[in-house]
Amino acid sequence: MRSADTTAPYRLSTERWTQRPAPSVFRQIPLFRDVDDGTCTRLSAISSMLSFPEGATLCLQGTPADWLLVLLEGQVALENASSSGASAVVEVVAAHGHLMMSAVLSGLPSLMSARTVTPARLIGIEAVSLRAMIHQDPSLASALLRAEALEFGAMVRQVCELKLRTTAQRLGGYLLGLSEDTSANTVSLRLPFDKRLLAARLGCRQENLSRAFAALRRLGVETHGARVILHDIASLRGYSLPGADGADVEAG
Amino acid sequence: MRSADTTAPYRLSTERWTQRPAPSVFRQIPLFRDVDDGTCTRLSAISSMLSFPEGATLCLQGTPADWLLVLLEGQVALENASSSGASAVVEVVAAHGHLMMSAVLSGLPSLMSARTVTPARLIGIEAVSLRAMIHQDPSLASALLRAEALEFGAMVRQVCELKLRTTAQRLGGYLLGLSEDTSANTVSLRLPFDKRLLAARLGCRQENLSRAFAALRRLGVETHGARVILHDIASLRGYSLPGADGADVEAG
DNA sequence: GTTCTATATTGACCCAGATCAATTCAGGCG
DNA sequence: CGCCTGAATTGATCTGGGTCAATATAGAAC
Repeated sequence: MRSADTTAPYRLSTERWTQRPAPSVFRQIPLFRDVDDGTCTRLSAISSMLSFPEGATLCLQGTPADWLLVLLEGQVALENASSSGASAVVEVVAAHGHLMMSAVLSGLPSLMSARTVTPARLIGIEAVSLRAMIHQDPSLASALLRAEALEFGAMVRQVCELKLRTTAQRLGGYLLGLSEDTSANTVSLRLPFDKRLLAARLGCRQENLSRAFAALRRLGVETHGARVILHDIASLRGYSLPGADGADVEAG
Repeated sequence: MRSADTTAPYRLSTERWTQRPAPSVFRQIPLFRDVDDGTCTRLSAISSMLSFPEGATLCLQGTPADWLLVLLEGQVALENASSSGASAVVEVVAAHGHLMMSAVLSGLPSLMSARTVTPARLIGIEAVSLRAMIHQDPSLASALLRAEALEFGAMVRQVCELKLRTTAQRLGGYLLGLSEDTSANTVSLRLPFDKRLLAARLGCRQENLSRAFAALRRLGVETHGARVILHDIASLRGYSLPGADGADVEAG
């Protein structure tokens, strides 16, 4: 039951937001790792806990974002619809990630819709209050500046991949990113979501993703449904990240 | 004489930076439009005026950025080299734009090199001092947060274009962005740089850019070298931005 | 103006990726 | 266990874009 349209699009409404997250919860989130205790308390006061079913639309492209969302559980796809049918999946956010940051901080209408692809539990932080809070809380401002820089870097990396790497290479890079385990040369992992969604995220058709997986087979990539085993990370890395000079990791 | 390698890569060094920009200069820059007078003065104290010839490397990919650069005159290309020869041009910054913001704010090594494609005059703001200044200057923090959000939005838009539009469509969108004049249906403009650089920016080969221009000819796009005339903006928009729902403009 | 050179265009060809259609497969259910 | 349904794979074919090579053109120098 993975069809998005079984569930009517949810719109965030204040009434649903009753429970406030404990201040300590914020400290768990990478975004707020370095903020003060006082900041966490004040954040808590302008936040709410939310739960949504699969297929819920948390923010609609073209509308301003009223909340900065922090994902505690589940996955949310950020997609840009061209209104000519086709839509591009820009990112799939996993637990501990955040959504709608740039729209909240710029105050401009969001470029992307956010749609849950699994049931999701998240914290919503009121945009207006957050923007006001930034003005008197340097530690918060710094945290957000850093987070924005990282998000920007992720987009830059994606632009570069799209401009000069093939689908199979991008898939390889994505799988390597999923493993994160640099020590061993063999890693077993599970795709976090649909291959259809993965194809959209990588910027290709589902059929071509299949062919890309097939192409990676010769590089020690074994697939059984959503289960994937990378038998030769070294050569996969050589193929997917051509001449990535050591410092190919997280950067701004 | 447009070859980058006639000029040996410049490295920023403190000695070259003697003259400080007047505080009022900052107010001219969109980035700092809304900051306080005091902020401008303090910014001036940690900044320097610079000039560089064409082909100078202002920041090298993989190294931390020591300066936030604000471009006053000229153009700077931001490019990501795959070290396997190919390199992607992520953006070409024009006057009043800024460079290296995300690297400065994250403190991480830059993902892109910055190279002047014309002689350039710019303001350099010391990264370390700037980061310190943010902690006690909310108006500065807000300005930077907004600027980062806009940069992020530009990258998101580029990702979407690469994922679902053809080269000719992207070129059309780029030309429409250059004109900015929505009133008339005919606009004459001049390409701000090389077609080679434009091709790299759009993510295609030079040959294909030619073909894209040829394809746009039927849509009223006339070219004489760097001079371009858009005779039918309406239909060009219809072709390039398929179903872009009104709010296709600047967004976060 | 003429010449010269770097740049842009065009053509022929090939590969990556899209599309359409046909199976095959995985996993939930009876 | 076998059935059944949505998902994934595979194949055939077509288009967009890359590559290589041959012109043509624009601008600068003369």
